Amino acid sequence: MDYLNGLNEAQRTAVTAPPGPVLVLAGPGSGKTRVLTHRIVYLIQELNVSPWRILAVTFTNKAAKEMRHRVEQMMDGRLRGLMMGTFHSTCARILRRETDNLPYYDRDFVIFDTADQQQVVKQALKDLNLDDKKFPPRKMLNGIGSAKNEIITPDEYRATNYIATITQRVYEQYQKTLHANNAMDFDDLLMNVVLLFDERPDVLAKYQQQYQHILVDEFQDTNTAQYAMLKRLAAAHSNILVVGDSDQSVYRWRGADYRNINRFRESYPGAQQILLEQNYRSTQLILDASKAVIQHNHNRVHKDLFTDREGGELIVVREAYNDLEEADTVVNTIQSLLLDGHSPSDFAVMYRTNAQSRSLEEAFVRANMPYRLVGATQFYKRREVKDIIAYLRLAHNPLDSVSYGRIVNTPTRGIGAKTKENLAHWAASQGLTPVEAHMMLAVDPDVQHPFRGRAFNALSRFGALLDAWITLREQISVGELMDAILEQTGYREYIDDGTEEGNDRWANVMELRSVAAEDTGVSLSEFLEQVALVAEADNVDATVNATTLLTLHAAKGLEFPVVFITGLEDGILPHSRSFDDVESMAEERRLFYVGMTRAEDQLYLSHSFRRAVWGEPEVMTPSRFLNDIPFDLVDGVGTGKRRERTKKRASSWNWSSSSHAPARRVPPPPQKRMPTPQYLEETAAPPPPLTQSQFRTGQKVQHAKFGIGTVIESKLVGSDEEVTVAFPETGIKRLAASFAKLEKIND
DNA sequence: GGATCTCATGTTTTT
DNA sequence: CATGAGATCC
Repeated sequence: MDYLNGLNEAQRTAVTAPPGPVLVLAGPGSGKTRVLTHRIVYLIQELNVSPWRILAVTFTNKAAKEMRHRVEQMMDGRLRGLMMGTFHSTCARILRRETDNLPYYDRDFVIFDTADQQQVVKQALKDLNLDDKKFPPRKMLNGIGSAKNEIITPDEYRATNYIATITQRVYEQYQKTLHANNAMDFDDLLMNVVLLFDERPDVLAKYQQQYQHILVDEFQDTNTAQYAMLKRLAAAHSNILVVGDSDQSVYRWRGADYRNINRFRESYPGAQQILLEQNYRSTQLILDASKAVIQHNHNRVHKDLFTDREGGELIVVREAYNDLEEADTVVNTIQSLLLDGHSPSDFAVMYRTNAQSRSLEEAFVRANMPYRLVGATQFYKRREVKDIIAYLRLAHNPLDSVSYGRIVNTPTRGIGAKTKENLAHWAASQGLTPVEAHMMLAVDPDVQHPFRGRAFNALSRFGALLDAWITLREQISVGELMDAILEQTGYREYIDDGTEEGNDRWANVMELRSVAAEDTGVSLSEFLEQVALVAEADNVDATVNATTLLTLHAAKGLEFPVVFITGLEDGILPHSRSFDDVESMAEERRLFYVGMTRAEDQLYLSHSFRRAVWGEPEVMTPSRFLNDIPFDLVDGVGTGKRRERTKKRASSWNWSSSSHAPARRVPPPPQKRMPTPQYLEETAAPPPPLTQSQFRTGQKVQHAKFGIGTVIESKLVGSDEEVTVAFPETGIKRLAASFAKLEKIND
């Protein structure tokens, strides 16, 4: 049988497990995608299950697409109705179909992203007369989001402290606003499905009947709401197979809880449990190193990963002077590996935070090397793209006040703050929405209104445009509607000002236009939904022959022959926000583990001696995780030795001729004056405040005790100068210039 | 009404 | 350092 081809025993057991609850614990690279695809084929071919009776939930749209593709290949495409997608897209589809059974929503509801949510919270705070300084929208949204993840409605929200009482009020108002906008946020998609199922047993029964078999990928990253949804759907038949690995759980901050794996065991005591331990991706050496790292986490299900790929290249650990040098080292390494016959797409460079991509990008550009950046300033978050989507959204759902607020005067068309406010007032007094008010001014010559002259012209002109688009949206394609909007608003003239940036922005608009052109049959509603639910990792285009730059989070589920993980420093990986919480720290470790286990053949780890986290560069400590990799698996020297070498290099750093010399602004920027300490005022003649530092970065200096060293940085503090010097023997010292008696040395 | 500037503010990861 | 809000100027 086709579906058993090339499977090992554990995989076969999983694929052919009898219907019922199945828990597959799958280590990295153990072929879980294979299990899922073969299982689907098995269900269809062997158990005669109709494709439309299967629901498969994946973590990204890309994973869903790939899986569908593989299944199609194995089955010659008899797949009509197979439901495959992310939790969010699955929920959106169910809700879209059930709008008749939903209070507050109709078929045209839109999905609000994080930025939209921010706007809604701000509005809610305003409505409640609350100060957004005292109650930061971000914090409020956190509270609201966690409530929704736990399926707690505003009514059920129990406040246990003062902030929470505020959060409760904001949450309530926030939901009202969303309802008025015919909009849901990401968390609503999940919560509303569960609420619907609970309120309408008949609706639930319908879906239980339809989805006789449920498969879930990346189960360790489900949250309470997602698990609740699965449980309800599976309640009738318990035909649910979940695949997960608690060691790869990295979305706790988003409400994911790997303990759902334990809950699954409790919910289905008879569940068959299958352990996939054979790894088909990495060398034994990479596996051993990864295992050594993850072993430091407690309360794990022990897995004994093994592979046929004995031995393997040693892991290379390097320290760079700073992030620039680190990036250059990565690029240089890639260049030399290219000479050995590698192709650019064999490599991936990973990092903890998006901000770190910058120096890497620059290094690739300098070296003229192809790269592809996943995420960062994501395409759909760009201003111009959001503008155009806002126009489309408003045409689709005129109740969307966030989109309205975004584009009512973008490009500027003479509707300023004052006019906007007047219109809102008038609209409210007439019982109209702002969009309706605009349209009324445009189409009804007899309407009574308080506007005159310029304001009236601007308002009604915009009303005429809105009216036209709303009519057009049913008649023409998304692309054509976009063309009409672009032309009638003069968007190009507005955004493309002839500068390079303007060019780029217009190019992004055109990119969006081509997305709309790709699938012509797509309705406006479908288009907007697709656009709202794209994931970071969805944009990893494997067809381009370029090196991939991505965050560790975005790397989950991917694999590459050669992997670089950069920024292995305490404060970066593990991230500084994780230090005071054991669980967060454990998650940072898992993140590192995920990164390491992406590598097939070679793994390069690097950290920088100095890094500017924000503003001024600081001396960094190598990541604690590096110490957990057994010595004999590493090429090169241990952490201590490495640091010593860097110190030496720091002191002999060739500042003047190196392109890496930090740009020194001339004249030096004005320094903040620190309040003069009391004891200084008592001395007779305080030295005149310094206006310029005496020591430059790179300057060689002589110290009485420490010998010769190199200035790393120097800043003015009060009336003194604080000089940081690297001494080859002693290390880094921070010295006050007035005490240290440093002598400048010319070499 | 709109553009431009300054200042402050706060930064993980993303459906 | 990058974005956003508020003030100021045109």
